[in-house]
Amino acid sequence: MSLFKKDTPAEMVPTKTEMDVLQVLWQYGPSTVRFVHDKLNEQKEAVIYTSTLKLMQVMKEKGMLDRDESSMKHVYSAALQEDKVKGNMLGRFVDSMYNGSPSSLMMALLGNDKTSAEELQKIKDLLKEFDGK
Amino acid sequence: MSLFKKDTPAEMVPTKTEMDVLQVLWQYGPSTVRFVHDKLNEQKEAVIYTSTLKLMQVMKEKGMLDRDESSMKHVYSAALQEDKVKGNMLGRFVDSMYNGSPSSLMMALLGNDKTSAEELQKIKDLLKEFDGK
DNA sequence: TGCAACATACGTTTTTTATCGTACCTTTGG
DNA sequence: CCAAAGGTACGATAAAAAACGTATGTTGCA
Repeated sequence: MSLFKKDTPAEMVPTKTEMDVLQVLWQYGPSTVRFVHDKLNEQKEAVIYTSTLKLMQVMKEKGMLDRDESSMKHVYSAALQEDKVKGNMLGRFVDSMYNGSPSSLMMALLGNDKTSAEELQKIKDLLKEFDGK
Repeated sequence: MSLFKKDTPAEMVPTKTEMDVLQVLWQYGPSTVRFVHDKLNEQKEAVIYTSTLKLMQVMKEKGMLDRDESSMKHVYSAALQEDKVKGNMLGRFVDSMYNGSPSSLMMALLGNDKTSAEELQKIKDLLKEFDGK
């Protein structure tokens, strides 16, 4: 194992709360702890500020986040690519829940209440487009 | 909260290892600890028998499993419906990873290495069929 | 100037998940 | 009969994830 890198970032599997932090950073770009904290607490039951701070510090240690300390208000950014991480998570999800069969997942998706008619249409369009290639 | 039920089973969120146990029970039906344990250890790195036993006992406490104690070799079965649980998990996954948008997930799925041409065809067929309704 | 507001640092604690070891019960073959 | 094989019970521990509290540094403005 290298002395300089702790792990291959792409292979990292964020925990639930870590994922929440990453989502904010991916969506809004580099942000302060305060910003992320506030975003998170808009939804979910509130958590103390220092908890979010600590979480993000630990994530930095793990190499999940980068930190710009030039200003007092440290600015954190995601060190992992959104599509890489999500693709990875999706693969794991499909493997463990649908025997590695994406079409099974699809079927579940179509049967899921959460899938609105509108979403369904989008999916069809997507596939049609994909078909052309 | 009711005195008789700990929770609404459908809303339960199994952990990773709990999911593994459930998968075996769903696939093979009511089984002994020994059977589940062996199935699990065919894959994955081995774990001690009593660990699996304990896990399943805890799951029973949580209401995830039912147990038939009439014989000495207790027979466990899943107390949760496979499609309910997986649908629930899928919903959570879509929410937390794809902003609740199934079509986004679809797109990721199509771009995923794991999705073979064969799987792709299945998906298309599925959608075609679904279209008719 | 000096205090209130707001940052970070970091050890600590709590909670949940995962795993194990030991004690003890039941069945069965020799 | 009784020991070995294989079962359950259950407390304990380890490991991972989540959440806090206290100390302390910085800034700006009354």
